[in-house]
Amino acid sequence: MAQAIRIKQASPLKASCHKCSLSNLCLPLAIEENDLDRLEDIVQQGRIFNRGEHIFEQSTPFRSCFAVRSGAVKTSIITEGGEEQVTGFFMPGELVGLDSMSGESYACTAKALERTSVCEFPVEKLEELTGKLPDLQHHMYHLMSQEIQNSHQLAMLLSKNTAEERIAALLLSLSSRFQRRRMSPTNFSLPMARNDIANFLGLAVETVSRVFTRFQNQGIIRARGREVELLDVEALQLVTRDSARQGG
Amino acid sequence: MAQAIRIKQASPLKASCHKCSLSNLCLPLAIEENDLDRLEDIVQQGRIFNRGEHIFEQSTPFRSCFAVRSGAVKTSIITEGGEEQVTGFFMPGELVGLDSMSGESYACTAKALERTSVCEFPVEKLEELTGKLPDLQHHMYHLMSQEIQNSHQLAMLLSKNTAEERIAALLLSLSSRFQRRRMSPTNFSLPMARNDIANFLGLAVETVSRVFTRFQNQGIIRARGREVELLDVEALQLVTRDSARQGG
DNA sequence: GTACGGGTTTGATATGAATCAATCTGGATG
DNA sequence: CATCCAGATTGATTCATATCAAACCCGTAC
Repeated sequence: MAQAIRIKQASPLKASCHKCSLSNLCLPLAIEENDLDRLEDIVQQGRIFNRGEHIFEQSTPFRSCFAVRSGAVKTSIITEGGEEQVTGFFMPGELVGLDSMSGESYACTAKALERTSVCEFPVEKLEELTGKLPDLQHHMYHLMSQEIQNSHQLAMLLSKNTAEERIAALLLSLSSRFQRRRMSPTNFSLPMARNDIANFLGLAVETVSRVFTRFQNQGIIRARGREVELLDVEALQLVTRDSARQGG
Repeated sequence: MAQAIRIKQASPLKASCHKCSLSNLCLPLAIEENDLDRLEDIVQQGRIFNRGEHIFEQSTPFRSCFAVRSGAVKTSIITEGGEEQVTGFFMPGELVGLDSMSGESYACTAKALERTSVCEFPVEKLEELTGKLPDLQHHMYHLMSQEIQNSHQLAMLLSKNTAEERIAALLLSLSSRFQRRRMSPTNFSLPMARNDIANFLGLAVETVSRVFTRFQNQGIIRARGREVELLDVEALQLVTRDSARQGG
C-alpha cells in the first residue's frame, strides 16, 4: 500500500505518449517516433475532472493547453453581461486552449461535460519545443488554422442556416468525430445537455427540443434523452444541404 | 541619385520592413531590430490589386500569407451550393491567410475591396523562420489565436445579438482599427459595400440599410453612401451593451 | 415509497428580420 | 446630356424562431 503511493511519487506527472491510444489523433501524430520522448518530457498527466468541474477559467492566467484524454469538454465565453456563449465541444485527442495563446489569460472557460481526464502542455515548454521540432510547429499551425476554419464554419451555420440544418450539421459532426475514435457513428450518447446545444447553435432550448422530435417523427433519428441513434444519415446530410440546393 | 536606383535594383522583390510605416502593427512588431533583416529576406513585395481583384482563391494551392500594406481586403468562403459567407475584413498591417495554414489549399478567397497593395510571406519560409525566431513564432501563435477569438466573437454576435447590435459592433470595431492606424475614429469611409456588411453580419441588405437610417435618425451616426461619421460613440457602445443589460 | 428539482418536452403567442416589390441615387458610358 | 445599371433605400407582408407558460420525466434524496 505504502508502495503504491511511492510508485506514484516516482513519476507523478509524466504521461506516456508512446503508449497512449490517442497518439494517432493527438499531438504525437505530428512527430517522429524518436522525438516522442521530448514531447513526453513536457506533458503533464493532468488530474481527472468530474462533470461540471472547470479545467480552466476565463481571465485566469494562461498557462497550458490541454489534450482531452477521455470524456468531453465544453468551452464557452462569458460576456460582461454574464451571458454564456458556448464556443466548442472537445473530444478525446482534441486540444483545448488554442484560442488563448494570444494573451496572458484564458480567453474562455473549459468545463468537463462528463468525467474527463486531460494531458497538460505548459505553453512555455510547448513553444520551446515547437521551435525545435518543425513538424510539431507545423502541426500547431495546422491545428490553430483548423480551429479558425471551424469557427468560420460555425459562423456560417449561424448566419445562413435554419434550426434544422444547424442541428443536423452538429449531429453529423459528432458522428464523424465518434467514428474517428472508433466508436459507433450512428449510436452514441451526447456529452452535452440540450441547453449547451442550443447555446452553441444560437437557438432556444425549446427549438432544439422541437427539432429533435421532428427528426424523430420523420424517422431520421431516435433520441431518448442524451442517447441518440442516427437512423438515416443520408437524410441528415440532405437536410444540411437543403440550403445549398435553394441557394445555388 | 544613381545610387538610389542601384539600391532598388539590387532587391527587386524585397520589401523594406525597416522603413515600413506599419512595422508597429505588422509582423515586424514582434521581433528585434537586428532580426528584421531575416524577415525582409523572406518577404516579397506583392503586386497591387485593383478593386475586386482576387489576392488568392479558395481551393487553389496554399503558398503564402499576405500582409495588407494599403487598401482593404475581404475574405469569404463559398459553399458547395455557391453561397458566399464573408469571414472577415482586413486593414493595413493585418495578416490574411492564417485560416489556410492547415492544408494544401486556401480555405477562403481574399478579394481587394479597393486598390490594395500587400506583402507576401511564403509559408515555407515563414515556418522556417519562426522555427528560428521564438519571438516571431510566439507572435504567429498570438495572431492565430486572436483570429480564433475574433471568430468566436463573431459567432457570438450572430447568435445572440440583434441587427442593431451587430451593426453597432462592426462600426465600433472599424472605428478602433482606423484609430490604431492614426486615422479618424469617427470619420471614415467604409471599405465594403452594404452587401458585404449584411453577409458578414448574417443580415439582409435591407436590414442593414434600415438600421443605418435608424441610427441616422437617432443622431448616432451620419451616413452617406460609404462615408460614415460617428456622431455619438457612447450611444453606439450602449447599443452593443443593450443585450448585456437585459441578459445580466 | 414519496417528494424534490433540473433538464426536457409540448403548446400558444409575439416579434424581429427575411422576403418580395418598388423606387431612388449616383457614378460610368455613350 | 441622356441613359444605364448596380447598389442603396423604403414600404408591405410573411415566416421562422423566440418567448411565455405549463406539463412531464427521471434520477436523487429524504
